[in-house]
Amino acid sequence: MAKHLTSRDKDYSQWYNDLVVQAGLADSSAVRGCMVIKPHGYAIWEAMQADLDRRFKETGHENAYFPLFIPKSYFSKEAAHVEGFAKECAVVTHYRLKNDPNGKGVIVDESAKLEEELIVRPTSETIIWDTYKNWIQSYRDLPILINQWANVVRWEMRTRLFLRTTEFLWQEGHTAHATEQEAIAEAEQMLHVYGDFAEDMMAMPVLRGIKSPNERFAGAIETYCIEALMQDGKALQAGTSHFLGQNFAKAFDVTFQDKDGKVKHVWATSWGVSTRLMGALVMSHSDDQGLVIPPKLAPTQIVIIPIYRGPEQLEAISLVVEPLLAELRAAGIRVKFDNRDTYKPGWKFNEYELKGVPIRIAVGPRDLENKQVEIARRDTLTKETMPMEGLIDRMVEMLSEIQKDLFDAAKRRLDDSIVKVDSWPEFEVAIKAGGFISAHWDGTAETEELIKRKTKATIRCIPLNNPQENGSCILTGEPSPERVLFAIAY
RNA sequence: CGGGAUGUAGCUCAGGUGGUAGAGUACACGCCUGGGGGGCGUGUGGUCGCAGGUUCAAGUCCUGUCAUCCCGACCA
Repeated sequence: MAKHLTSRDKDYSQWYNDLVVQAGLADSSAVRGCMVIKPHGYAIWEAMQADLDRRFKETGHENAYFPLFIPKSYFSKEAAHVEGFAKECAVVTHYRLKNDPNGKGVIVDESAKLEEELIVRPTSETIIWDTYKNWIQSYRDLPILINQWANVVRWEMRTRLFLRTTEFLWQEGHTAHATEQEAIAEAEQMLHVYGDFAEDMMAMPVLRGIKSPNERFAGAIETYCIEALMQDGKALQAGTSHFLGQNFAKAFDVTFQDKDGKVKHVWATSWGVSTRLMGALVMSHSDDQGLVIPPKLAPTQIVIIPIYRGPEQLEAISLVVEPLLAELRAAGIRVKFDNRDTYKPGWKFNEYELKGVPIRIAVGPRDLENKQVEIARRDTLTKETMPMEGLIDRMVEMLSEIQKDLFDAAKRRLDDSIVKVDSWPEFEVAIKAGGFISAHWDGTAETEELIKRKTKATIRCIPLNNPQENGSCILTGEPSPERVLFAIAY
């Protein structure tokens, strides 16, 4: 293991790459653009999954699973959807290999060409709507509220661990409703499920809003999103929820007979978050020492490290630590006693800091004498000694304190980053400084495109419940009814 | 797909005008150690990305090829 991370000041991007690998979250793999998610990274993802899954079920959704492969013809059915995804689809053309007659190895057996080529799903709308068609006849069959946990493939040109990989893990919800109103309510509800999850579990404050037409999901009428701010001042789209209108229902002919006897197309939503959240988590809280993981998602919340000389001292420490472990576990804390004799205390300190364990407890002979322990907080890198007496309650309290402090610090960063700007020269300066810029926009895709070309900034979202305020477009001076949020994004 | 860089030990890298493959770190073993990535010693570990070519001789020179990284265009 390398001893030093690149510091954030020196090269934020390199810091991120180093950290993801060194903290054991993920590695790049032998397959271009695809990553291996390692146990530490996967444990965090599982914690995210578990909580999200609970929230989905609490809002009435059920899990199901649809195929990895999608017939090519399905893709052409919804025009905007094809347009959006065609350029990044992996295509299966054959189903058999054979020994290479000219040498070693195997080659594609040309005689085993598929009648119809299969797309590896970049998202599942098409196969799902083709399936829903058969499930829906009456308004009594609605709503359909389904989620699936799956992997998808999007053939990206440039990839980065977690932030953009060719294959990634995600969940995709796909719902069908009898009315437009109900579908919109569903899309909005899921946006809030995502927002609450990000804030409660990841301690990552987000902005909730809708996308400009340019940034909308391919095939959606409206795309809702949560946007987060990374430490380097760049924005990151952390989750999206789409109101799909009747686009897919019409493309796949999904109809139902309503109470009034009329045959109607259903209304749809889809929504998803991916392993990209892992990247967001890393870039929200971590520092030059390594990861900082909010307690609610930390696979290990407290690590106990014995400091000893010889087996007798370890034995004495263990006698005190074992009951402590049991009590901490009984209090619902995920705790680990690292009594490996193969690593030294100093090495372990650094290791757990790198991995982001929220609290470290060190117990040595001095502590045994004084009936105390040394507590170190990962987020603040502070240490203090505490009496063993009342330790459990104090730990429970400290974990929630850390969770709150992480959120508060990130919230302050986000709030402080949002600046109102009313002139183009100011805009150019502000966007370089990072963060979100609140500015007027004339509402046209052309202007949005031009701003992007000039500054790399995009409209991240139009906030929900955005105050209406007459103004003039930052670039063109045309009238504008409200401010929108710009940023340079991942 | 354009522009740039790099492929040598698990990792980071050194190897002038061709001549028996190196260091640090990691790993294994031993002793000393132990409250912030310990010290000393002894070892293990390489088809020099791959394929050709030049040469008595190629990590080094030539051609091709593949891969990775960075910068652009595309994207969650």
